[in-house]
Amino acid sequence: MPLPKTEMPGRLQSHFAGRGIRMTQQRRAILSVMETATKHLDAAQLLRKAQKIDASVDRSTVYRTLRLLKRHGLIDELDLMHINGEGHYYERKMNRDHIHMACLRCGKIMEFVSDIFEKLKGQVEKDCRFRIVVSRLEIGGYCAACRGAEPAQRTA
Amino acid sequence: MPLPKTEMPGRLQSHFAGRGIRMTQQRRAILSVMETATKHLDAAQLLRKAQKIDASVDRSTVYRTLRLLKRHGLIDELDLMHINGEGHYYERKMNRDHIHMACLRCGKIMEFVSDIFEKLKGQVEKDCRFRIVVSRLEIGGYCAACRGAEPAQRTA
DNA sequence: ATCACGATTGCGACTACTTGCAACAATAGG
DNA sequence: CCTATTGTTGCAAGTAGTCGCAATCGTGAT
Repeated sequence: MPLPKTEMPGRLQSHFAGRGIRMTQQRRAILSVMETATKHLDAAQLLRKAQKIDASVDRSTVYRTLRLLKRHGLIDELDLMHINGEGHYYERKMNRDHIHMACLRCGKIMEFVSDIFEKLKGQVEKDCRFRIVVSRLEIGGYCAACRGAEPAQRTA
Repeated sequence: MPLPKTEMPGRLQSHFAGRGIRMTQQRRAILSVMETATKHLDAAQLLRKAQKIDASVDRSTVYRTLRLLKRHGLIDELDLMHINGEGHYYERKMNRDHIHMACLRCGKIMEFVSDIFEKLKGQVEKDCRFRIVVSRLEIGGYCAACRGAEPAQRTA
């Protein structure tokens, strides 16, 4: 027996109810891709995967939905220090925020969770009376394996 | 008596000597704009100002120079949480890194300096054996004046 | 089940940024 | 000062992301 299409809300989908945010075919497709993704996706990949579920999904709907999710603090947007061009990557927000580190030489991406980061956010909320919805800390530099060799990258 | 054009190096310009990085007309123009800027500039503004000094400066040279400066840790790139579209802003790296906070409702940008941030970077360098060149912490949320009113922004 | 309202969509045109390439120019060496 | 080397540039075409608008579709009330 096929499930009605409002089933399987997932965290992202259930967040929308009761805020005047409508659940459309297209959003359902996009959200379910986000919810099942296991790695950082860029907008083009997300579009392709969503179109496999609902072929009518348009590029601009993907971008609009991403903006919506960002503003509600449900996903994080990363640019990984623009190591591979200008694109952005997206990931579902997990319980614990993590820092992203990108090696400027080998391109490796590392993640790191830190209590000090949580403490820092607490300080901002308190000292600046600022209510944090999204935060992102990205670091570029040289990983343990690439230190010493340093530049080695094209200069232009 | 007019100064020879290699004069007035500024911090940015002097950094380049002896690393195989050439000091061209165009770079001189771009760097001097960066060095004298007093606020966050976007790439288009930087291009316009640089062209007033050297009309031959091309858009792509501006972007290439910005990438170069980023990779050497001499400037910071901000997107201010993409509050005003997709553009990026640039600022000369100062002694002390600062956090940028963007209000999702009124668009105000605030800056904040924190010892805890310095401590966090120290932790990353030590625990991850990662040599930091650039780091950027941007926070989106609601400023003191806009808390309570919260969403109020277009949902789409 | 139907309706009305307004949120959401696809489209096409637009802005932001990047890249490959042939021409050019900054530097080191003679 | 001249030359060779090689980093750098402008151009034009490409990719990433945005926006205004008319048409469409969810949703809550009937």
